[in-house]
Amino acid sequence: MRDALVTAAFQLFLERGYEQTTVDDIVALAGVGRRSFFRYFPSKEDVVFPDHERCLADMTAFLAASGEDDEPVQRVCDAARLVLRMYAENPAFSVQRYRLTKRVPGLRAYELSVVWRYERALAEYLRERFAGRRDGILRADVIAAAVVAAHNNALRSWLRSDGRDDAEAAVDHALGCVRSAFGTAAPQRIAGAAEDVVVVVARRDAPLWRVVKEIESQLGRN
Amino acid sequence: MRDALVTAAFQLFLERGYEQTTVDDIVALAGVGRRSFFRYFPSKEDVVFPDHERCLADMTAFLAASGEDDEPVQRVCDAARLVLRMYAENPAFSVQRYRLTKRVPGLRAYELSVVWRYERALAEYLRERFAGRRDGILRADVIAAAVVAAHNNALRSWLRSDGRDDAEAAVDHALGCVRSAFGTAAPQRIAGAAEDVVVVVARRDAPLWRVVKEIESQLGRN
DNA sequence: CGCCAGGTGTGCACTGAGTGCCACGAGCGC
DNA sequence: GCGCTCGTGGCACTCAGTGCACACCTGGCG
Repeated sequence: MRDALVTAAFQLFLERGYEQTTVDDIVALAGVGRRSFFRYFPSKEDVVFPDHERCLADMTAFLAASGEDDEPVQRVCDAARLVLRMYAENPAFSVQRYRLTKRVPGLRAYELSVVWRYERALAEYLRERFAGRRDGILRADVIAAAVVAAHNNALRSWLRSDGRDDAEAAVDHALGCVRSAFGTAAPQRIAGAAEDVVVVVARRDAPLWRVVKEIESQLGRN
Repeated sequence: MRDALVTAAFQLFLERGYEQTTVDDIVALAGVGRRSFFRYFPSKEDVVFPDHERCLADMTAFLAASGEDDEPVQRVCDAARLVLRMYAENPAFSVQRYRLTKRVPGLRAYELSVVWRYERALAEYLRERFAGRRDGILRADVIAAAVVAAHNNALRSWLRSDGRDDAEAAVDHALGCVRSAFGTAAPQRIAGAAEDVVVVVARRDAPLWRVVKEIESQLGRN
């Protein structure tokens, strides 16, 4: 029944547009009563995102199952990958939906509220893990937002490629950028840093003299 | 007329709730015709955010007026401060609205779409400034998201304090955290960095020997 | 003065989403 | 058979939002 409604809805959305399709049209095509539609989907928008509720529950469970020794930023990155995997399960459907949400402002707004719930789940997890740290709550919110933005950036470029690109690789790369900015290497130092600072990132196996020379030049002491 | 509608609307929203107030109630209290309400506000939600459209235009203009030599991250942080200033212009109103949006899911969703437009404005500006850089688009989106998250974090804690805290200081601090993670000092280095790295943040006026010693210990070479 | 043009406010009827309520029918235990 | 529940459908209702037409007012022009 749910599936029948989703199928009928997308068929109509694609052939005549979202706003030009009424709920009556959908239930007529699916051959069910109008009242049943709202039994399965609390609103017309929900039929466009039929699996996000489940995915959100999966993510919450995944984060709740974390151990104390997990690296938090790594963990939220893995959690974000769950969403990507849901999209990748059904590339054709995801691409269609992407084109739909891009065109219809109402659906964009609805998608934002869905994404916001993912972001809050990540942020809540990080807030607990960062409890007691200086600026723990702030860092949790910022990292959650950055992870979501990076994930969405990679996801959308994959969707624009009609599902041809390698989604996993793109997300790995995007999340790698975030992790290198917020990873465990330097959180205590970065928090609250003054403006007049120099940031140096060095490989642990780099020659020491090379690192020192780089720092000298960055500090303007040469 | 606009002001009369906003005043009447908030009076009713506060005394009986947003969803329990119909547009007919508002126009009856304001003493105007129902049709006029929708002339000034395209939807019922818009009356809750009467000044965001103007603020968004201000931000866009501010970013468009940037020079080539402005530091982009600094610039978007300053742009975000425009929003804070709008809230701070009317602390009592902002606090009331905050309590309203926190309770009503529909208003939260609407606020998200407003925030999203700010974020897109920042991201578009950064995309242009980062054009050609490696991962320029990705970095633009992530930084915009981080700036917005930091700003909102500070803004909300100010709103929760009923406007008593120092909003400017809180936002400065929050944005400082973001800038120290994404500032100009190390973007090329951080992008795509491997996991096995050490990040050192040093004040430009710190003694050189002190910095080198810190790095030695971080690299595990002592 | 008469007339006209444009903007602003209003009334009315209509569409369509979403809800509450009740009725019907199919399964199932007693 | 009789309850019973549960999934479903139908009906009427509220309310947001829109299109249309009309009234009013204001200012310019002959």
